[in-house]
Amino acid sequence: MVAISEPANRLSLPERVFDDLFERIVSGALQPGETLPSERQLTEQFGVNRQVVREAVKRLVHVGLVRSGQGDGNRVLDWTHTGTFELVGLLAIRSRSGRDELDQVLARSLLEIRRTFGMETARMCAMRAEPDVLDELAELVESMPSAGSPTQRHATTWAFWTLLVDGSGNICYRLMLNSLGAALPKAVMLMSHYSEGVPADIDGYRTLVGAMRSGDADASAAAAERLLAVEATELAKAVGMFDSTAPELTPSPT
Amino acid sequence: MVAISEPANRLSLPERVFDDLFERIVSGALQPGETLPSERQLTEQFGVNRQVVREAVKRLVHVGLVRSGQGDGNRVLDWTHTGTFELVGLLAIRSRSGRDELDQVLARSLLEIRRTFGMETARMCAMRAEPDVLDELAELVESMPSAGSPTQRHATTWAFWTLLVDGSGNICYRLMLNSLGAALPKAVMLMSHYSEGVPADIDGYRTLVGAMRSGDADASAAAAERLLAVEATELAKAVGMFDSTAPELTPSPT
DNA sequence: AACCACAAGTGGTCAGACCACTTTAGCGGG
DNA sequence: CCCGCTAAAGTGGTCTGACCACTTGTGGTT
Repeated sequence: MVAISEPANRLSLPERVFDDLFERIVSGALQPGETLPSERQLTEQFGVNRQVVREAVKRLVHVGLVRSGQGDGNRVLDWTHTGTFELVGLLAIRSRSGRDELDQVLARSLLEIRRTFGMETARMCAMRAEPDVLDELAELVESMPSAGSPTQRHATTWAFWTLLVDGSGNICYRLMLNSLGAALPKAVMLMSHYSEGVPADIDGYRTLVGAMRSGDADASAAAAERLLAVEATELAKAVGMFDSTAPELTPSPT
Repeated sequence: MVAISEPANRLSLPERVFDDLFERIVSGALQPGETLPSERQLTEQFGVNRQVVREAVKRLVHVGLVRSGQGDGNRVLDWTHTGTFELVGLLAIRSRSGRDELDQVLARSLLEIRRTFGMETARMCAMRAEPDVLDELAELVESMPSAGSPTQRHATTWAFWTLLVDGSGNICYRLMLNSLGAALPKAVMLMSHYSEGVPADIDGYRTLVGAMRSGDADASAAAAERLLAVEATELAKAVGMFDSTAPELTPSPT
């Protein structure tokens, strides 16, 4: 019995098994407390080797969806309580019924994080960044107009924020960014045609760099916020996130 | 040849192999671009089965320290560029030369993140949290005085912040917290005797809950900041983080 | 009724083999 | 001599089947 689709997927076998089990869990088909089918059973269900199954299950364990105990089985956990940050990328863009979809709640959370995150890194960057980093940032901004495709433009802005985060001197932020970046390729493909007509706010970026260069932390944070707020609302509009039930975040205490 | 210490470790074989390779990489013994010893060689070096080695290597891949290519070997990456957020916990407390040590740079970054995210989650919690969540938070605060051991006290404050983050309605923050919590047991053991004489700032927690209950976002954020700033400086003093070379964060724009 | 020993089922580890792919060394023709 | 192709070696990826360590539940014994 071969439960895994055969078409020439680029995914490795463990990845396919992982994706399947992952979907079963986050969709609720497998409830917290339940045990996964035994590894031997999964071996049959998927038509793969046990080592492959084990690798997939181990991954589930590492992202906090499953806890495995010798003698006992592999028990499903409530990922709300135990899931790791890696899940953000995995949950934000899931392939439900064969089609990649953007999870609205996750996307909203992400935009919020992006806002505070951007403000704070800009603030720290203003205080700590080396001059040459700021020069590089300025160069990146000036190269934005020449970006042709949406993909290219996205790559440039991503490089900008990556560099800015580096300049902030806080390694934790960088690792966060890396984790999110892992899910980026899918996100870009999903959003690229949305942001088709949305030009980058180059002036916004310019003022941000200027504020950081002058070492003004508060101004930098404010500039970053303005920038991200604009992008966020435009993105939200483009994707169609009108149904936010929770109250909006106040613009800023400034 | 058995390169792994034999004493009755509770760690599984893959975990031990992972720890060893992890240390080799982050210590710089294995430089980015280099290839790990082949899996067959590692099998011999560690005196374990290849499946065990593969599991350890796969973990390295998933946390962004290694990239494996079929035909090519397992190449070490620059984790600064590719490392995931899981690394925060792994890097913050490493066992260098057999003894667990707190990485000062990481700890400092963590305290910074804790400040901004604490503020922001408090702000959001003030706007979104259900009344019963706030009730629970209040109860937790009132239970703080009865906490005996430092471990117990830590558990209570952790529960408090976990609940607060839940109340903020942003799942990403919760997942971040979960990821950090994974490294907590070691951190608690390491810090418990430091925080022996540091009583919890119960009044600070009370005012925070009060601010959130009244729905005042800015006041909540300010209360959270005061709380975290105090704890941070005390913790930093206790651990001996005097050598921060980078400039301090400004207290607040308020 | 309480207790203990055993059997069944689970994850953890082991051994050795073959497959798919990349790299490289060597051979052959230009 | 150089270029291009080919074959060999080495790598990670997958497979098979077995045994070990542990938990759980069942059965019988006291």
